[in-house]
Amino acid sequence: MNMNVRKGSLKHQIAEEIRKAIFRGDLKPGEKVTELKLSKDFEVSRGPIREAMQLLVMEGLLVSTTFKETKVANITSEEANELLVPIRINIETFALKKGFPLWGQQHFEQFEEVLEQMRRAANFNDTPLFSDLDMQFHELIVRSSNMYNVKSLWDSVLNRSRLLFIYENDLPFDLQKYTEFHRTLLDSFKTGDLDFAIRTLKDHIIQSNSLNIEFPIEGDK
Amino acid sequence: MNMNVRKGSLKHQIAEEIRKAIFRGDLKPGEKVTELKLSKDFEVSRGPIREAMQLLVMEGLLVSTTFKETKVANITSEEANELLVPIRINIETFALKKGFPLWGQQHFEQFEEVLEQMRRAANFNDTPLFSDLDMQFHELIVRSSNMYNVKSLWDSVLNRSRLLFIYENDLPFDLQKYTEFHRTLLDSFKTGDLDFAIRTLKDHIIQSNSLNIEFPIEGDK
DNA sequence: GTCGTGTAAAATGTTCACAATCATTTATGG
DNA sequence: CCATAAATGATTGTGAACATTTTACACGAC
Repeated sequence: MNMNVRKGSLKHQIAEEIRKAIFRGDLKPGEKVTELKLSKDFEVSRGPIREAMQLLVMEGLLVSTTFKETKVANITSEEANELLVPIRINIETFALKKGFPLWGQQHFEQFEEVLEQMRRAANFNDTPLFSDLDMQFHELIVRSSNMYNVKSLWDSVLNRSRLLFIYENDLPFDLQKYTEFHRTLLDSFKTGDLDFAIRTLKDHIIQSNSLNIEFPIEGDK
Repeated sequence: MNMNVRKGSLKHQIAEEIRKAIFRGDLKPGEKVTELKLSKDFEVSRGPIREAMQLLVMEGLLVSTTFKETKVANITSEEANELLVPIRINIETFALKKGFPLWGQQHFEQFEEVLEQMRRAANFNDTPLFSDLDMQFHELIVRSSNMYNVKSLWDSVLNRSRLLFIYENDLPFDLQKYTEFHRTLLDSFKTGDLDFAIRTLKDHIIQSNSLNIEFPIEGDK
């Protein structure tokens, strides 16, 4: 187990590593995952591995069948666009409503910091990193609500959504454009107008999620 | 471990028992739950208990602090009404859209069966049982979509919602009225008009969830 | 050649033993 | 008597062995 930082328990560290492996594409949707292999890879016993895997099952990143097997999950663009995106909008606008009035100088600096890193990642065309930063940006909104259920549900929804973006790492994402989207969003926050911020956030999420659909998707009507 | 039926692995059976204990009010929100006590109660080792508890943590029914303690979760009516209800509507209407066209005679019979049991539970004024049947009714909608993510997310959202109803078991719930709500909903399904069914479902969820709010809630504007 | 059966191997489920951590109590010094 | 530190107990985290279930494959019957 060669993890530089020690944050939280083993199962959380391992769960995070597996998440990364999935989003990097090292583990592909449908691929079988066994406890033994992971426990050898990470050099820890099966206990924490099992619990980490169970976390990911609940998050929707793995699918398991009792006594049979556990595989990396898959998601259809139908589920992502018609189910997950609307839920994401619910959660994030709710969080925005609750957190917005409390934001101060410090909070806006955190947004700017993430945005700056996005700009750098965009220049290096580092899509995986950019994807993480995108998530961090929205996490700042979600966490500001200070409500456990909000964060917990959001994690689950967002991780599932991200499954859709795995294979497309080599597609020509326009990261500059994505960065601009976040710039616009942050500017709307800075006006101090909550209703305007909410409308912009909705548009932003819809825009961001339809960016990678420039061609007709199978099964769409 | 005195469980009559053997369905699934121990952790799932135990998780279900703990869920019931919470919704029955045997375990109250804020109450501390330890692995050792549960493992003695259920007469199994701590392994499956840990995993069952982790399931419930992800569902939002328990809250755990690393190396410290695990307690039964709590929820505010604010979160329930402004966050969970809208998400529930998203999920169930999506499921309805996907499943509705496939429903046949058999599916409607299942609805009728649950409805009949609700009538009986209402006559006996058995609120906990009624609550279970309410869930079963909506689960029929959710499952008919045949999508894993839908069921998984819905479970999580619904369990959290139900936390709000625990203390109020002794309040005068009008179970007859609830039964009628479901009758009306089922009738709307039987018209075969999807849009009408969706509208009725939305109203039904809103109605059902505001029934127990007959007085102004703190913090509401 | 195909089907079924039985056995071995692999994977998961369960248990128990031990380590690490936190909260509380108990000494100990001022 | 109070404050601080060491010791204790309770609880959770981790590792390793055992039990159960599934899967794969070889073997033999038809």
